[in-house]
Amino acid sequence: MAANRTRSQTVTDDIRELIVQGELQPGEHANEQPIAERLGVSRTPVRTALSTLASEGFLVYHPNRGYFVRRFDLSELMDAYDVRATLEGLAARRAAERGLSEEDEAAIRAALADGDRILTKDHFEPDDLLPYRAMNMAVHGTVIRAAHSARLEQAIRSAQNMPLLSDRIILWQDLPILRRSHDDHHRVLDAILHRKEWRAESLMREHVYYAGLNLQRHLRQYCGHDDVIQPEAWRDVLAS
Amino acid sequence: MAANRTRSQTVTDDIRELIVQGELQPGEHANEQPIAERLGVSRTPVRTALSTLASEGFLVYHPNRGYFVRRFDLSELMDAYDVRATLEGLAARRAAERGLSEEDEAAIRAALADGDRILTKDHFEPDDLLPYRAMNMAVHGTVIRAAHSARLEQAIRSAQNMPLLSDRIILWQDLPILRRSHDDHHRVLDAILHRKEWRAESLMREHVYYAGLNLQRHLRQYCGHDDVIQPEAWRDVLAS
DNA sequence: CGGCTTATAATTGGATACAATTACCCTTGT
DNA sequence: ACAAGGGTAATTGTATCCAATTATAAGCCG
Repeated sequence: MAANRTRSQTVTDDIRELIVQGELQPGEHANEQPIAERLGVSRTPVRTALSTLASEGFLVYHPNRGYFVRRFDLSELMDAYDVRATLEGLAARRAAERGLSEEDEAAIRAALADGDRILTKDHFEPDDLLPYRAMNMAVHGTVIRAAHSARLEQAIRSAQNMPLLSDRIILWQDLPILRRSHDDHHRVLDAILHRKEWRAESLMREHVYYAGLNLQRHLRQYCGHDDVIQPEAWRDVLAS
Repeated sequence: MAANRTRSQTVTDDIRELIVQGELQPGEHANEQPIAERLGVSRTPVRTALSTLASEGFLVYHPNRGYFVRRFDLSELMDAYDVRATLEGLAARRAAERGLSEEDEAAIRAALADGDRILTKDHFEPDDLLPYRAMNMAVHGTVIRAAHSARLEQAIRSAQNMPLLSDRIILWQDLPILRRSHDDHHRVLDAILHRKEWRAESLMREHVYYAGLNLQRHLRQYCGHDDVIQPEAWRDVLAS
């Protein structure tokens, strides 16, 4: 099995990282030559990478002017979470319809136990952030995979694509919110296992939507009156 | 306002048309050189166009081997309709929440009247196909636009991207099915106008899903045992 | 005769060169 | 002082060239 990757694909990952990490800031013009020099390649793979990233939603393309890092405001953030919530709800429904494989069920149960262990502590420390994030991604990723729909997976991924956002966001300042959120995980799994499709769908949908609302509330204090999200807003939310 | 299009964008449209029209058949290898010669350009704009079309879902990319026209089977078709149904349901809900502008309401009412007029006839003739399709696209397009979410629009469009499919499909062989479908349009608009968000969402969702089921049933007779959809299946469904 | 190796052709990936368009700055006129 | 115009620099778009990889087919050995 050839895990064969071409150069421009690694360049794509590199530039995406530059965007997500904020080195290319929202609104900034992605100049091809400097990026090519920085990554030690010619403009050609950079161009195809920029094209790919534009299709992923990280960049916008202006003919004869190039690619610019997309900037988002709060309403677009909630837009994205709304779409994602609906699609993940569909994923939960289809997982409930098909049922979980043994491995998937085991994976989710292990993740839920991890989450329980982390959240029984009195304080949420920075060291808990990575394990919690891994747990969260395991739960959602497994449900999405259990839906057995490549198109649905792709739609969810593209709904999440956003500079500085991606799927690595954890709001860890507020322990009760995390507990409420993790309780949702338990209830979603329960609904899926008992084949309650409608309940699984609506629970998952509200769970993701709720996360979006909390993120919005958190980010609002960093926004100007135009609701454009400033890069520094992510500092205490992102885990590199 | 510069409606400035670059060359590779028109090349993208040309190649997309080749795919949708079936000149590049599903599974076929998109050879860069012949395409470039055929369109009278060099390989460079062709390459960027192929990359774009791959991101739209019309092609799949194999590193060091190039781009291939995606082939679909019936389960993937229903996958796509399922995702699209869910997303259009969300669009209907948001349209109901926000309410329709006067122009949007007028546009939909006009479209509904058109559909009524076409469907009161005893037979559906080929000449009715284009007006009906226009009516259908007007209803769905207006609802989607009324949701005021660029991300949702993009997600719906990408859920529809499929060689030989696109949004130009009308199953016109069966008049009762069309009547039932158009009746859905009336009920969806009614739910939106009366701000019944939940009802608008579920009605639209089932409406689109139902269309997918009918299309699937129609296409099944053209499929081999592997359920791969053959190009000739679209002949009496497509309106160029 | 069939499977494997190897040589050759075809095709893609990437670098470079050039053309076309746009952005920037300086000048100029009112 | 400031708006409009023009010219230069910077940047993108396309073509061409070469390298790297893969597909194809002939040859070889069992």
